[in-house]
Amino acid sequence: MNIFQEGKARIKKVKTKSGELETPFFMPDATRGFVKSLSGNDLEEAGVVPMVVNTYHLFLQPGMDLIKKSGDIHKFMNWKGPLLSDSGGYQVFSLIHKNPKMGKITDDGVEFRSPLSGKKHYITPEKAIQIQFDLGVDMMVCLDDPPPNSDTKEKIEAAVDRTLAWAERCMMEYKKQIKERKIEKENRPLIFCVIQGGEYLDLRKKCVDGLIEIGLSVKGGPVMSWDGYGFGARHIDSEGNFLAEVLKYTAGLIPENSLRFALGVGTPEDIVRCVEFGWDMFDCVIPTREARHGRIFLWKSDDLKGEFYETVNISNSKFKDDFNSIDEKCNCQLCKNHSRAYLHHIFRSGDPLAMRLISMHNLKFYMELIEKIKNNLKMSVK
RNA sequence: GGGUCGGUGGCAGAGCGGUCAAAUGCAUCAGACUGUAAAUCUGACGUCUUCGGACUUCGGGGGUUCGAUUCCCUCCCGGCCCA
Repeated sequence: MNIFQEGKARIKKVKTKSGELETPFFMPDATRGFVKSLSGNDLEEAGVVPMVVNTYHLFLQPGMDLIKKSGDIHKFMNWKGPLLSDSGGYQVFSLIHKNPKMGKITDDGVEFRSPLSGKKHYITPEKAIQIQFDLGVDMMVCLDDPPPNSDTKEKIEAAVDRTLAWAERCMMEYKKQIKERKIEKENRPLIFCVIQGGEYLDLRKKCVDGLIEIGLSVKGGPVMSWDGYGFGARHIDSEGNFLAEVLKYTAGLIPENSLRFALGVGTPEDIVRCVEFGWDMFDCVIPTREARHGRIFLWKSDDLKGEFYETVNISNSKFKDDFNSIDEKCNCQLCKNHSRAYLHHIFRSGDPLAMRLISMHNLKFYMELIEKIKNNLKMSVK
């Protein structure tokens, strides 16, 4: 009676310099070095352990000089748990894809204008890796070329080729940095490559094959291959449908002993499905962004089948005089202390407290989701 | 008492002869959000509708005009100034 009986779901230990993790795990997005509206204590209270920060955002603001001055990103944020930095490729590329005037992509690297200052910057695969070493994160990601899924197959294949070329340069730079910085084996950050290929299975395969080859061919240093492989580009089509087939197929191509990171996934049901396909790691803005927009995640049933959860928008007028708890069974600050009517009032008054309380609740929901997934997995092992 | 400016949709506030059911903002009612340019964005917001339109509106009443929220008269109400 568990949902992972037939799948490739797994529990796997992951050692990082900031502690051991167990897959599957979910990382909230602390893009700019903080999860919007939440303090470190809030995050701990919600059960958060690892988080994702973004190279691109931190590089632009507050800038690497400042972060280095503070020590590293852990010290700057005062977060002891493992941190993964995303390369920023996704951000720079979506910036340029939305407005070509914002930058230029060449085989060497990406030139872009800071949307904050208008200042020009230039990032190469090597530089992306150097910055991530400077950040002092536990897990880092190669600079990749993520085209929109709507691009032609030719363009997506070109992006695969560039992603491969850049992955090789990233791996070489990674090994160089380990050596130069004299980083010991147990302290080295894990390195992830990214798989592109859009909705095309053959391109996904080409990309994974190429990445495996790169992992084996770049010599030197303590690591023989990639620690993990990320699923790049959006994992939903233009209609918002989950690309289950592509996710399933791609997971199957990744070596068993490597981590599988489904970047940007996703809704609770998408995470469950991805775990079933063999994906180990997730990050997504949904629980926090939607919290700031008033949406609350609520459990409907304990198993993870069918519609096991629902969402509610606290701004809806039907909650105006609903004095019930948000969720009777939940022991987060919000559910323990406040009624729907009160939260509705805070939210409608526009106070950030509402965003904070809902963000904490939603993150706790996501953490519970992971726990439930693990319980299911452990049951299936028995 | 005299003068003067004004009364527009839930509120604020444009419009000053036709393209006005009436800009814009707020409020209201929904929806979206997936490696965070997102405390953001989209839609609805007089009534009815077979979604093509139809009907009643811009303080009240009366005029001018083919046609008035827009011009004139009058009444009511409010602000300011002078007595």
